[in-house]
Amino acid sequence: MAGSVNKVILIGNVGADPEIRRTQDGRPIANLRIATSETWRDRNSGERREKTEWHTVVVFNEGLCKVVEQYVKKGAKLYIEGQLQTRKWQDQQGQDRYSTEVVLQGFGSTLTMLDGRGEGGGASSGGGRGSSNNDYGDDYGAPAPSSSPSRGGGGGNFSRDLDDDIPF
Amino acid sequence: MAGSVNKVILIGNVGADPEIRRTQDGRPIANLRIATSETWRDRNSGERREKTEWHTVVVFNEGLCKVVEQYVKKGAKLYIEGQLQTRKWQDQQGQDRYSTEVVLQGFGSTLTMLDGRGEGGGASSGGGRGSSNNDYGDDYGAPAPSSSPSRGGGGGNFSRDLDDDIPF
Amino acid sequence: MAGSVNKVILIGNVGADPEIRRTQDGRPIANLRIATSETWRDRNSGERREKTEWHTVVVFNEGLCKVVEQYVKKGAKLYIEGQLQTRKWQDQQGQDRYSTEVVLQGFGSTLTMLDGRGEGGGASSGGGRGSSNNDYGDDYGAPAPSSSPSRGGGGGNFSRDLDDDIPF
Amino acid sequence: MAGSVNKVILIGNVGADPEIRRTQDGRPIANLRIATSETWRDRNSGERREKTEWHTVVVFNEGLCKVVEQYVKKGAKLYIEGQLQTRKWQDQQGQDRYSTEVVLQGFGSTLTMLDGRGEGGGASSGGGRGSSNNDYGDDYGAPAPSSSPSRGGGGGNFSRDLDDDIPF
DNA sequence: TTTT
DNA sequence: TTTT
Repeated sequence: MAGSVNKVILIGNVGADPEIRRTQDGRPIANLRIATSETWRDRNSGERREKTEWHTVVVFNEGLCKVVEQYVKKGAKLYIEGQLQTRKWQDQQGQDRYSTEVVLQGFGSTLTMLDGRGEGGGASSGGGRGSSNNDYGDDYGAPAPSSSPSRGGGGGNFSRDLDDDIPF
Repeated sequence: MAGSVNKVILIGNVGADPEIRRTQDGRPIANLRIATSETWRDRNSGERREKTEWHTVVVFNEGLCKVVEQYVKKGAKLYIEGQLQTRKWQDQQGQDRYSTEVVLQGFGSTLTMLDGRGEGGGASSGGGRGSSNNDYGDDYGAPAPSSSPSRGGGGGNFSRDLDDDIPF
Repeated sequence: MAGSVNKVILIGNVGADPEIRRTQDGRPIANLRIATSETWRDRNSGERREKTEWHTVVVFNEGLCKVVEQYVKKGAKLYIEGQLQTRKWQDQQGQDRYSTEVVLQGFGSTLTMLDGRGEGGGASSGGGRGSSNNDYGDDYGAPAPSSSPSRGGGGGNFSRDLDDDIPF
Repeated sequence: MAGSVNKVILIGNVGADPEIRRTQDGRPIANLRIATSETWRDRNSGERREKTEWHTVVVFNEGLCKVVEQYVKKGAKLYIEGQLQTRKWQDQQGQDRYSTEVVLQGFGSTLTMLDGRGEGGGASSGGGRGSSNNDYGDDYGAPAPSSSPSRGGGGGNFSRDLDDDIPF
């Protein structure tokens, strides 16, 4: 279906140190639990109330997984941009069950640390090596030129070069 | 600054057929004008009112430019995801002027056609070849199911080369 | 927790005519199923492939429910902005089950029709009466120009009453 | 135009203490300068590079202005959700000039503090009194019930009450 | 300059 | 169960 968008944006805190698993062929997958919450004052009692929502975030991306592994700890505040995905599985009784997760996998998925812990700063799944919308990974060799778009693991440049002289 | 986000999401109609320019080294740049509008009923008179906002969108990405060139015409309804950028220029009197544009260049930038015209359907700046948030590039493997996540390798160029001098 | 964000943005098609239920005290709740999908060309076979994701959207808002009731039909293309919520329930075996839904309830929730069917055009949960991000409620004054900002007064109910017991 | 969206999401730091002006009839308007930036490592030199983008944010909303006035200081990290607006003005030579700003005014506009300074936590422009997606203002009396949607300055409840018994 |  |  052309013309569809599936985007989740979360800012919240990580509930526990992330789990990093590996697939059989060695690729990492990180699982995070992120809490968002809303607070308000009760209309009648005047008491402060809060509701917390927990989100399961699954990171299928080597670069982002590295950032998660190195920098994301319990309590970290993150900005997450991913997609909603519901997967079907079977419980021990053989019944169909569904789990909905926020998946960071494709283009446009991003994970940024908002509390300054770690040096990673941010990362997106664009390059497979922790390149970021905001902060290219330290192991980021070079943005891919337009003319060589698909080097394995290539990243990209995200903004015009300030030092270029670009009259327009 | 780690931990920053600069994102613009627009759904609107294209005001005129796009202009496609080329840099000296041949890379395309597309310019679009997109209208968004709000309507409301006047509180006093009860009349229906409307306010239209016009946005300048600049596409620095070969893949997205191809989509624009082939499919985007005056009147098309688009979903756009880009970044805010303000550039400084000088008018004929030599005075500093500033123009703010929605730039589709970096990671996470997307352009999707919402009215079914053209076959392009959608595209994002991830792959430099019209690959899409919704339409993976030709050399891009399948999206990973939850149980077999995508290889990290798929990168791509996202835009202009940081090191180039690009007069246009 | 101050400083959290929980936002889902979807553009997709409605899979079936919406169901509208009512709470005991008469407030409507609309349920929608919305499909988003991604297409790509298989890296090896070159075949076009597609993956569709289905989302359950729950509208707790009188104004938005009216729009849904009047205008949203099977096949409609919608822009949805809401929140992720997971609720716990018990199956017939008494086991805990969880369902994650995109809830349109609070501030910032929006539903806009993208295919021009119906006159409703758009709506947000801001005003409780089908007012919109793009379409101010009837008792809502004009959007303020930059030089004459809007009165602060315009509020509204955004959803279900916190203090109510709402079985449904 | 039905079906349009105009949304800007920024996470960045405030460049200077905000300016709060007042209209002739006493309503506040806050002006903020917010920096977002991207960093990357230069492909050739390997040097770390950074590009900062400055955004002008204008808050037309009493509740949000109060939050800005009380809590937002130079250096604060904010999450902002607003709209792009370009306004026309004339310079001293009588020439037309245009300025594009991120305006927080209508439903869906939000401002949330991300660095924990201040108690305000967050605020959105929904209620005119600093109600928030995440953190209702302290002077927030009560969420508006669905049955009285438009009390002056009324806000809303943003989530289901945790303590309600809501089987569904 | 779009669209409804 | 949608859509292209």
